[in-house]
Amino acid sequence: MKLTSKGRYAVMALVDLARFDSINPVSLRDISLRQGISLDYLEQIFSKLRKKEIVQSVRGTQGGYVLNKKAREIKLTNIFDAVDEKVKTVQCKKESKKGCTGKLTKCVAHNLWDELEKHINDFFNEKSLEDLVKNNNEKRI
Amino acid sequence: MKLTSKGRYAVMALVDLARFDSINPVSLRDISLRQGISLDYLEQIFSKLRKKEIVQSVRGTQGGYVLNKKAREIKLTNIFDAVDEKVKTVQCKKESKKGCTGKLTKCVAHNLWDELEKHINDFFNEKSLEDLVKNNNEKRI
DNA sequence: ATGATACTTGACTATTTTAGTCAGGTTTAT
DNA sequence: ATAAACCTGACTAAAATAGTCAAGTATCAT
Ligand code: FES
Ligand code: FES
Repeated sequence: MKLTSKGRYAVMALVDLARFDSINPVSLRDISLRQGISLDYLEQIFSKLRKKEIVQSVRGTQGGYVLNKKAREIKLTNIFDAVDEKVKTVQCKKESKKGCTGKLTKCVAHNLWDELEKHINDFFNEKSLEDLVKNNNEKRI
Repeated sequence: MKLTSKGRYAVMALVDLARFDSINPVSLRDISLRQGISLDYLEQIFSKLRKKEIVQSVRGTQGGYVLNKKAREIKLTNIFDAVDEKVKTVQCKKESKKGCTGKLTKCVAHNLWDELEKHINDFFNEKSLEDLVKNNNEKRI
């Protein structure tokens, strides 16, 4: 049960962006350097974030990305959703996967997995980008 | 962020075991048939559960496995721990992993990952095997 | 105008992890 | 004795991850 780099990078990059985008757009190159994330990979990630309207792009020299919503309105859920970092506790989408009784009956632990999934998603629904930036600034003072 | 089959199987198998072990040891073959899990894979899993003293083995004909503790005392944490289903929200064990600033400083989202990890582990610490069996029986009545 | 900066897109690939399989044992009730 | 069942370690196919690479297009500063 682990968080992938894609999800972690997306959050790191957005925290970085939220801290610096007040005046000018922030270039991925800067984020790449500050956060130590591959530029090419960041481009993939931001392409997704843009499609889900979490960020806006500004092309050309001095261009970069800007948040498309208030940091308070961007929840962790939105970020993870945009980059396909889904929480999956079950594996029974395709019919007759091993260990999954299919769609008609549920396996003996099924309720548990549903609860767990909800428990984790609750966390993601609560936290906003604003919370993260604040939390991070506090720690640095 | 997903749960692996190994973790899911371990829980399913133990729920099955907890429901049937009152009289005789339960053979992996039976669990395999009832839960639709590969016998060979179950053997790997139970080998780990035995090493962590969650189950006890009875060899020979009519043998099988029995719980080694009260169902109430077996927490989800113990099960996942035994089969190496760890919750990992960070990736910064080896020094200078990309995106991880190493051991000295923490990345901008680090507190969040720690919180998330705790949040998930809290869930695992609460739930006991007894809870699962009860929950499952209720649903079947 | 023109170069540099930076976004855009899609395909490609190496590595790691997962989810098993397989082969060959050992123990013990009957 | 023999079959049921545990036990062990090695092996492997498939999937997911974490990128890289190549070839653009748009815009600004000068
Ligand atoms: S996880 Fe698939 S049936 Fe329960
Ligand atoms: S996740 Fe590695 S430094 Fe924060």
